[in-house]
Amino acid sequence: MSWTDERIEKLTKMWEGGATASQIAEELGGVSRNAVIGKAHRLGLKARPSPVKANEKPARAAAPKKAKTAPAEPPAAKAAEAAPAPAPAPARPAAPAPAPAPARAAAPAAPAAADDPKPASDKPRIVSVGPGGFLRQGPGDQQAPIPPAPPRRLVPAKPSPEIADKTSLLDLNDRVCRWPMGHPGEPDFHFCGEKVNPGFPYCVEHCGRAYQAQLPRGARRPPPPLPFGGPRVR
DNA sequence: CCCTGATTCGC
DNA sequence: GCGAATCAGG
Repeated sequence: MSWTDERIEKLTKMWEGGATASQIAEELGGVSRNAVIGKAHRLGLKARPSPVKANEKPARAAAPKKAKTAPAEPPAAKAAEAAPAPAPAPARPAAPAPAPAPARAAAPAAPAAADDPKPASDKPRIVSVGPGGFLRQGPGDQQAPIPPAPPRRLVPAKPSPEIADKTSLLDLNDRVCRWPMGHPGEPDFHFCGEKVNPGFPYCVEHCGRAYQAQLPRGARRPPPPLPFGGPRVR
């Protein structure tokens, strides 16, 4: 796959919209997560809360990497160039937060917004945890511009718009929900595609459909005979 | 383990 | 320019 203008545009929008590299890669198809990250950096759009970047080290924070073909330079050279380095190190560049749109939201009762000069690390706060581990956010924490462009016109995409963005048989892997949506043979048949509930072939929601609680002994119906041909559809 | 993004470096 | 391999933090 090559980086066409369309693909680059999609990458850019999704990246800026906060989608993860994996999501972008999956959406684009034909590219790996690494490819997306590499491309994103080459495009110059980076800066994103990185799990590994929190640390503030002046230089190669570690991992000089192995020089496969050539042995690493002698440390002496490093020392030499390191010494004269002034390294101004101003206390705080004051990095003004990107300050996303003023958020027209009047945000009444915005909790704890008053006294804390450092309001949240721009990461949505978790308010509670739902069954299966999905995370609920506070109403005020919704990042509005995540998928900023549903009003898409012009749909020259090869797959029919009906099944665009749907998880097809080829998209199935160990990480996405295999719950069928619709019926095979139908034009828009696809799979759920949500992230699976770890350890199951389905997402949390569809695990609920697939694995139902047993009724008490007395209330149980005698199991219907399963002659042959496998389980029938519901 | 899973996930994340960052970086390097051979191609 | 590209992206696999690798690293490192959560």
